[in-house]
Amino acid sequence: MIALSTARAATPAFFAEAAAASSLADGAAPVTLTHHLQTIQSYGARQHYSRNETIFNQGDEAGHVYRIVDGTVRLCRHRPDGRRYVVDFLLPGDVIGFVESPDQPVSAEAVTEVSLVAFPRACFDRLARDSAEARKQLLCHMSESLLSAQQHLFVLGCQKATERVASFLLRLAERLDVMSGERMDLFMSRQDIADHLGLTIETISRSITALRSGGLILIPNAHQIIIRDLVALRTLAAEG
Amino acid sequence: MIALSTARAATPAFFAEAAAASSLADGAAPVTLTHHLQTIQSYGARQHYSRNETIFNQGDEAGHVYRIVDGTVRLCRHRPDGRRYVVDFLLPGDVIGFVESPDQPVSAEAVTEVSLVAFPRACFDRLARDSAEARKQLLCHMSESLLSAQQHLFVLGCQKATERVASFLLRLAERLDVMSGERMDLFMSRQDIADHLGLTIETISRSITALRSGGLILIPNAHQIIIRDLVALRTLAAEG
DNA sequence: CGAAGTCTTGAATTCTATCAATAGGGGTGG
DNA sequence: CCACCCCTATTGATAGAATTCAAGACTTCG
Repeated sequence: MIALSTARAATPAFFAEAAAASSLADGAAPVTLTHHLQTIQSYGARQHYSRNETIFNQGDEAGHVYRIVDGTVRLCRHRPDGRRYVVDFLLPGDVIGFVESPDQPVSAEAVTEVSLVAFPRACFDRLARDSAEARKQLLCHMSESLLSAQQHLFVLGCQKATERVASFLLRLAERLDVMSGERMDLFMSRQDIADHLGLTIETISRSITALRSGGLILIPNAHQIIIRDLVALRTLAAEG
Repeated sequence: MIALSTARAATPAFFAEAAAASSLADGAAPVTLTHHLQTIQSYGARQHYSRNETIFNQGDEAGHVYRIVDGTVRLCRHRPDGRRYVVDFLLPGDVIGFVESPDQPVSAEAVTEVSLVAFPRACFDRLARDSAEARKQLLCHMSESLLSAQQHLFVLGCQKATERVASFLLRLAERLDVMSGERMDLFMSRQDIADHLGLTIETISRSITALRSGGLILIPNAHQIIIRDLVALRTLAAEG
């Protein structure tokens, strides 16, 4: 029942939007869902959460749409038996809960200090109702999410431990706009990464060590990495 | 960048839509994307494909939206090194390629004999532009796809081989509306299932054997199964 | 009826998880 | 400001699960 396709062209713009708050000035079309949300900025309530605080729980009524201003959020599914799956990490500029829905299908938790803007569902719906452009961006955004999920399905379905870690680091670097050779912060814990990649914390640790030993990355400290050999890393990840 | 939520209420209707061609008569609201497509049925071209025939390839221009009338389709990503990932299987009533996109992010291949209706992208877009209701259904449909993908991420990320197979069988039974005790056709090959669940063909075979040995299912033949102990199967799948 | 392809089953190998212990880092309180 | 403690990460050894390699059985189709 899946079926999809994607607005690939929208990807770069979406990734870049966190930085381009002023937007619209720099050439191409970085108009995204986030920009449309800014037109209703005044209706949004600024909220702050501290580390590991819950923003909303799976099953909660989905009364708001959130735009992350600062910090990192993890979306996860918790299970009765304690198992947890981290669906994705969200970064500044990302939007959560953008679909008509009676309740939240996942929980959202602050990985770091987080500040975000919460828009009442009604405002969001009104925006979508009144603006064809906003609607289009909403569809693009959902396509992005779907493509992203499918890409990750491939990672979980086909790749080995070290390949998964390589894919994870590459995607994170892309989203954070961190260049090869620059330090990249890993705000999430090894456990978070493990639950996102379907591995254990020990395997994550060993994979990272293996990448370091192979000279693909540098590790100034446990929560920063530097991509040293981008080509080799990409070959490993081999995103087909 | 994920973020999502879902129109859970839309699920049953969507699953049921394949059967409810006349629809709209039976009480609740089985109005879905498919029904809206039927309003532009006359613009669609009926097409037929035989087993293993390609409907479109990854990277092809996305010029059409397809509604499956009969048969089973697999969406997959092929990789240079031969690895393949089956994103999902599509059944009668399902819609493919419903998002603004320059090209197809996955390939679509006929698992069985397939007949479908192909709508020009422009017709589909016009429908979405002119009908608020159709737009809403489109969003619900995408939400469904996204939730489905996320559910599957959980399966690949957290579950063991036998649990994955149990989840797969349960979801298939639900979608095909096959009751416990009834025969269910498995149109796809073990290899298809393996590539969908991130396992090997041998492991699929062993898992199915294990489920049979445990009395959870019966296997009249290699391409049919009967769910014998629904509760135990659900416990195994443990979809949290 | 025979052949090709698919599925099942078995044995050995490989990868990851699990169990266990140590090391490192950050925060708190003295 | 430093020492201590707790939490997190790393590393090692072992066990377990799935893959791989290999062979045989069953279907299906010509």
